[in-house]
Amino acid sequence: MTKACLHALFARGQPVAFSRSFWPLAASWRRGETPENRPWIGQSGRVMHAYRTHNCGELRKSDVGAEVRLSGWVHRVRDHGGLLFIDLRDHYGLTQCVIEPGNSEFPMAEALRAEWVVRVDGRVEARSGDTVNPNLPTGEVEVRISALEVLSEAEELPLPVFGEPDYPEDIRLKYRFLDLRRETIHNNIIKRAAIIASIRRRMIDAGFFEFQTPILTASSPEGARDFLVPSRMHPGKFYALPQAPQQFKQLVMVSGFDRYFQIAPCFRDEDARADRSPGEFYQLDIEMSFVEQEDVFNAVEPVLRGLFEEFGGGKPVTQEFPRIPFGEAMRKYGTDKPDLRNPIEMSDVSEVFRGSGFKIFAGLLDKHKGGRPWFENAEVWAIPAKGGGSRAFCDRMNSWAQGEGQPGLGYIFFRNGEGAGPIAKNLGEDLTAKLRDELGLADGDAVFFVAGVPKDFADFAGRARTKAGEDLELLDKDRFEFCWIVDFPMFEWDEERKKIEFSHNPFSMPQGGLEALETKDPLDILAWQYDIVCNGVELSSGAIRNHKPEIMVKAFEIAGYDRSVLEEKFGGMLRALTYGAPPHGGIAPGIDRIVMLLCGTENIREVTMFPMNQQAEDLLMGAPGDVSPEQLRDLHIRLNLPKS
RNA sequence: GGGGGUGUAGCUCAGUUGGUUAGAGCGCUGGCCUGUCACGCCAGAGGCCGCGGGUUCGAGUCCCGUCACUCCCGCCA
Repeated sequence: MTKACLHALFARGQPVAFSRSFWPLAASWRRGETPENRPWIGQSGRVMHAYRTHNCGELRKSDVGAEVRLSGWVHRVRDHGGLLFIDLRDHYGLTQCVIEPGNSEFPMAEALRAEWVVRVDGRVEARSGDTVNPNLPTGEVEVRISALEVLSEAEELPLPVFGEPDYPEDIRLKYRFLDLRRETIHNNIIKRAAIIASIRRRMIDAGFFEFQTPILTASSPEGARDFLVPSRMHPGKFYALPQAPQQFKQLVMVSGFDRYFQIAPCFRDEDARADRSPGEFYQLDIEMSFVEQEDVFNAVEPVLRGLFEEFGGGKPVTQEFPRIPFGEAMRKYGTDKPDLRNPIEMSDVSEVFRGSGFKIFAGLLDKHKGGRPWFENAEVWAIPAKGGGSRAFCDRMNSWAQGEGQPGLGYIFFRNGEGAGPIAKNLGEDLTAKLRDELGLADGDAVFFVAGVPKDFADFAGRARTKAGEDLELLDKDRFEFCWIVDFPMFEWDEERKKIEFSHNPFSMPQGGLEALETKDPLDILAWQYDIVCNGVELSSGAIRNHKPEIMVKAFEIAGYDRSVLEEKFGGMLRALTYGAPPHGGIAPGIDRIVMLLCGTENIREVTMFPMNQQAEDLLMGAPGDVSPEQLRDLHIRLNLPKS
């Protein structure tokens, strides 16, 4: 790319790709660099910058003959005795520099070690045909070193930057600044930044305003454990870090701002998982006024679809997110976060088995009947597995099920035009054929069965579906399959405390409003509550909120909370609803999980710059740490540590 | 709080049935090498086998305990 060409691109305001492969993402997203803030480019009698005239991903054949200055890290040294190569690396790329023994700087070049920071001056030279490196954007040229300055030395590395093997987490975290120089995670972090920038752009373009909400706020009685911050001015009282800006965003709507979003930090003092940082994470927090569920869907769906099309590496993205009621999701997929890349759908085949010759299932169906479907009545579900029609596969599934603590996994597999296996034998030819036809199966396929009361086996059935789909390689991994899960129940039975509880957010609006609360069985009431699921990952949860105080009072009453509790715990929210609250609703997609899906990683630490370890310790900064007695005295705190 | 996995050189790992002086690759140190790009070749240094206890003539290896990291369950409105 010539300088004239660069100028032309800058003038049109286009981003310029300086390099394409070493830090490909970093380079292609580079923006805003203009000739004005790079005064040494393209001018005669050029000003020589203290550190660089070009970055390490920038030089091309068209630069041959130029005297340039580069600064960066020594990525790799190849010493041939009579000839020495230095791969110089920075954020933008890699440039090969070369020096020969006659040069007065050669002794210094020989002393260089990996990750030293150096400045190199030299002339850009073309590489001869057979020495061109087609794997590097700068591979047609090299810099013939004329001067060399060590800007910073590095001790022997606890963690090499060159190469991409796995390293222990504790070392990676303790030396995160080295880890972050490595190509894959460096690109992930840059991609995260670009994703967040794109989200902001899309939200602002759609008419949303980004507002900040407090970090020091009040402890919330619902949900997770709070992080507490002691108050110096109010002895014995505590702030809490927000678990989410839930109440604030509703207050923003009551305050008349109409459309809010925020890349919001959320704090929850709960244990970590691979996909869940301990302590803190980010949500794309969204709230809108004068909307119904459909309006929220219409606002959010294009943002996510666009985002995944922009950053998903060309993998197909669901064009219209299907809406699946919670109850249907549980029956078809055994989970409220189905991976729709798995084509297997389960179905209720109880009627085939009722009174049949397969006495185990027939007996179960006979024993548990006449009660509440799902909670009390027995059913038999079929999990059709195309291509699973071998005894070996069916036995493998069966022993897997036993490993899951199940008695086993019944099956029929089809071959030579008939069903095989013990169930088929007992069921008889006609019913087996009926099953095969109803489920659309043929020779070479299998079907697995789970039986009992659905509320007890649905989760296991779902895992069996996942296992069958993955083992038979029925999933197309190279796509993003989205769906909405809708119509969640408003309440659920809390088996431990033997009482009715909110099943999601207590601020959600029940479908049917006050009338439903007053007339229906609470466990039958649905909420305007929804999730977005992508490839089996729950990306976000949202709701149309309850904006009427009398409905809120009634809903809390059903969950066993007196009006006084509501007033004590959510006084501010309740007060806000009594002075003209607009109907409103929103959602809060998890940023970290979106980035994980788009980076194709299972571990959240691969998309987080400075994560804590599983014990919620920051090994680089040493958090949590001790504080001085003076600090504690200021806060009116005396430690009462556990013994041992 | 509970369960699983891992822990041997700076790093990644091997180490057989309990048996002599614990090995390899990368890195490091020194030497050789003018076209490499995971450069190559030669030599060398480097070990509390996580820690503590036990069994045994003998433990990296078996047993018990403990610590660290990690994955999962609980938890995460």
